[in-house]
Amino acid sequence: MTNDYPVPDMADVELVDVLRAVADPIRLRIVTVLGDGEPHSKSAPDWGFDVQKSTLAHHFKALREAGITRTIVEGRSHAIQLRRAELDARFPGLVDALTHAGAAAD
Amino acid sequence: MTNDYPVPDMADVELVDVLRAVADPIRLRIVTVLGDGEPHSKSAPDWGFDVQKSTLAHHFKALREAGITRTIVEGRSHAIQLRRAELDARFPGLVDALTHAGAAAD
DNA sequence: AGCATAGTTCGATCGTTATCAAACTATGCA
DNA sequence: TGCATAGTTTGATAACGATCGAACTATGCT
Repeated sequence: MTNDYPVPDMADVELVDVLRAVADPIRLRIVTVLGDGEPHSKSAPDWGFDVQKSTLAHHFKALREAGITRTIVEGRSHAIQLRRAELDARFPGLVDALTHAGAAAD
Repeated sequence: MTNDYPVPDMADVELVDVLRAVADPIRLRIVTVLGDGEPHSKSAPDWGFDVQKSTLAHHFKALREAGITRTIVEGRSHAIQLRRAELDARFPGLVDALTHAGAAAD
C-alpha cells in the first residue's frame, strides 16, 4: 500500500536528466528547500508558488522520475524527500552546488 | 574587430539559467570538454557531434549567453573557453560537479 | 580584386513541456 | 454509507527550443 510512485534505479540516472529536471525555476526552488534532507509535504499552499496544484503535481512527478526525489505516502498526505545519499554518491558535489552549499551530508 | 560576442555580467547570471544551458546532451559534453580550462576551437568536425554546424553554433551561443563561456576570436577561427574562475566564485562546486560526473558513466 | 574558409544568423519545422481546468483516485471521518 | 480532503491524471493549449538548410558576414590567401 505504501510506496507506489516508483523511482528509477540511481545507477540508471543520467546527469543530463537530473539537470533538465532542476533547470526550471519552480523545481529548483523545490530542490533547494529539500536540501535539508527532510520530507516536506506536497501541500500546494505550503509551497506558495503561483501555480495550480495540478502543475505542482507535474513538477513533483518530474523530480521523482528524474531520480531526484522519493515520495512518502502517509494516509491522505504525501511528502517528498531528496534522495540525498544516493545522489551524493552518484553525482558528488552536485546537490551541494544546487542548494547553495549548505553542509549536511548524509 | 576582436571580441564582439558579449557575455553577461556574472553577477547577473542566475543558477537556473546556467542549469538550463547545461541540461542538453551536446552542451553538457561541450562543458565537460571545456573543463580543462583551455580554449577549444569551435570547429564542428573537431567536436564530432552528429549535428550541422549551424546547430553547433546555436549551442555555443546558448552557453555564452547563459554566462558559461566566452568566445575568443583569432582571425577566421573562433575558440570557446569556460569562464571558470568567475563560475567557481559565483556557483561554488558547480563546474566540478558537472565535469567530474562523466567519468563514471562511460 | 576574387575566392575559399570559418563561423553566424535566419526562417521553417517539429517535438517537448509548462500550464490550466476538469475529472478522477484514494484515504479519513462522521 | 456518504462526504470531504489530498493529491494525481488527463486533455487541451501555447510557448519554447533543437534541428536543418540556406543565406550571410568576416577574415585570410593568392
